[in-house]
Amino acid sequence: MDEPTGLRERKKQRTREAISNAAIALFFEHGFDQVSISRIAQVAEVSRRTLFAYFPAKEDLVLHRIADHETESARIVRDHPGAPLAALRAHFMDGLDRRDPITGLCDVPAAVALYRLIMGTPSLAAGMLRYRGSSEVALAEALRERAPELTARLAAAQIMAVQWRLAEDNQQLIADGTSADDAYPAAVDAARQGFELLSKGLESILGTD
Amino acid sequence: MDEPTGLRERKKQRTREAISNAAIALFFEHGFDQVSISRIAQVAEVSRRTLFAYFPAKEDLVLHRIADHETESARIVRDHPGAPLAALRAHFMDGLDRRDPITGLCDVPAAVALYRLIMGTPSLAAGMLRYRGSSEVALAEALRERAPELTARLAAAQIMAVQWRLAEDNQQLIADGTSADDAYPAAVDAARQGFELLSKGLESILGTD
DNA sequence: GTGCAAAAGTAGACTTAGTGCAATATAGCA
DNA sequence: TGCTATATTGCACTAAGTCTACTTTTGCAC
Repeated sequence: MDEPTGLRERKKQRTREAISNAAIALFFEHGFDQVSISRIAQVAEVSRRTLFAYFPAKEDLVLHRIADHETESARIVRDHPGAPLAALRAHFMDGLDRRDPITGLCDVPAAVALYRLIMGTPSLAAGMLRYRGSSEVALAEALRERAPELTARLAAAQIMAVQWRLAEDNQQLIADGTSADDAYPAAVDAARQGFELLSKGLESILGTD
Repeated sequence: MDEPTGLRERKKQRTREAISNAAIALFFEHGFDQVSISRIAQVAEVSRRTLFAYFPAKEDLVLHRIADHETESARIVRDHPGAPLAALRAHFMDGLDRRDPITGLCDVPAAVALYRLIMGTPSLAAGMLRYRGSSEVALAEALRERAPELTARLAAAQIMAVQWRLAEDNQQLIADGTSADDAYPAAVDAARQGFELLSKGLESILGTD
C-alpha cells in the first residue's frame, strides 16, 4: 500500500513535502500574508504553476496538515460497539494523556507555532471551521446507525461543539505559554465537565422551564 | 438616532444600499464568482475604489445582510431574568411561528435565493461559519453572568450548535422546494427535540458508561 | 539500451481582488 | 463666499489563481 506504482509516486510525494515544508517554514518566519506563492515556489525549487498543481489554494499549504483527522470521531464511534458517548469520552481523555494535538494539549513547538499561525490568519481560521463542519457531518453519519436521523445530526452537532471548545481552550492556554503538563489537570477537569454536560444536559445549570 | 449629521449620512446610506442591491441582483443572476467587482461598481454607478470603501471584501457585499443578528441569542439571555435555556427555546419557537429567517423557516424568494447563493459559494459559506463563531462567543459572554466561566463556554457551544443545526436543516428543506407552512410541523418537532437534548442530555440515547 | 505514450513540470500571458496614493469634488459651517 | 473635513475618484501596483501551449521525465514494451 506504500508504492502503488513506485518511483513516480514517491517523487511526487517528496515534491509535495518539499513545497509544504518550504511554505510552512516561510510562514513561520514572516507570516502567512507576507509570503507570496512565487517566493515559496522559488524556495521549493518548483515552478509557480507546479505548486498550484499540488495545492489548489494558498491556504491548503497549511491546512492539509490537519485535514487528515476529520473523520476521527466518526471512526471511534464505528469501531466501538458500546455507548458512543462513552467511547468518545474515553478517546478524548486518552488523547489528553498522550498529548495528542487534536485535543489541543500539545506543546511541541512546531504544533504551537502552527496553531498560532492558523488562529492569527483569518483565512486559515476560516478553513479550520470548514474542517470542523466536515467532522460534524462524518460523526452524524456514524451516529445514524445508532440513533434516529434527526437525533444523530443534533447529537453530532453538540458533541463536536464541545470537543472543539475543549481543544480550542487547551490550545489557547498552550499558545499563551503554559506547558502541556501544567495545563493537563485543568484540561482533564474541563473535559470531564464537557462530557458530563453532554450526557446529563444543561437543565440543572441553566434551567429549562 | 436616525440622522446624527443629516444629509451626508443619509447619502452614504443610500450609496451603500445601491451598491449592495446591485451586487446581490447580479449575484442572483450570474453567480458570485461570475460577477466582478468592476461590474458591480459600474452598475451601482460608483468607482471601484469607492465600493471597497464601503465593503472591504467581495464577500461582505452579501454577508453584511446577515451580520446583524450575531448577538441575538446573547441578547435573549440577557433580557430574560429566568432560565436561559427556556428563554432561548421560547424565542426559537416564536421565530418558527413568525417564519423568522434566522430559524431557516422562511420561504420568501429573496431569502431562499440568498441562502442558496451563500451555501453554493464556498467563500460565502466560510463567512457564515465565522459569523456562527461570533454568535457563540457573544452567547458565552451572556451566560457568564449565570454560570461559571467554563460552563458558560461549553453551554454556549452546545446551544449554538443545536440552533444552527436546526436552522440549517430548515433552510435546506426550503431550498429543496418545501414551503415554510409545509415544513413547519416537522421544524417544531425538531426544535422540541433539539432543546430536549440540550436540557436532558444525550445519555438516554447514546449512553455514557 | 531504444523508442514511445502518458504524466509531470514549465513559461508566460491573463483576469481579478484588494491596496496605496495623490488629486478632485462636495457637505457642513463660519 | 470661502474654509475644512470628508467622500470620491483614477491610476498604478501586488499577488492569487487560471489557461494554453510547450518541454521534460518516467514507466514500459521491445
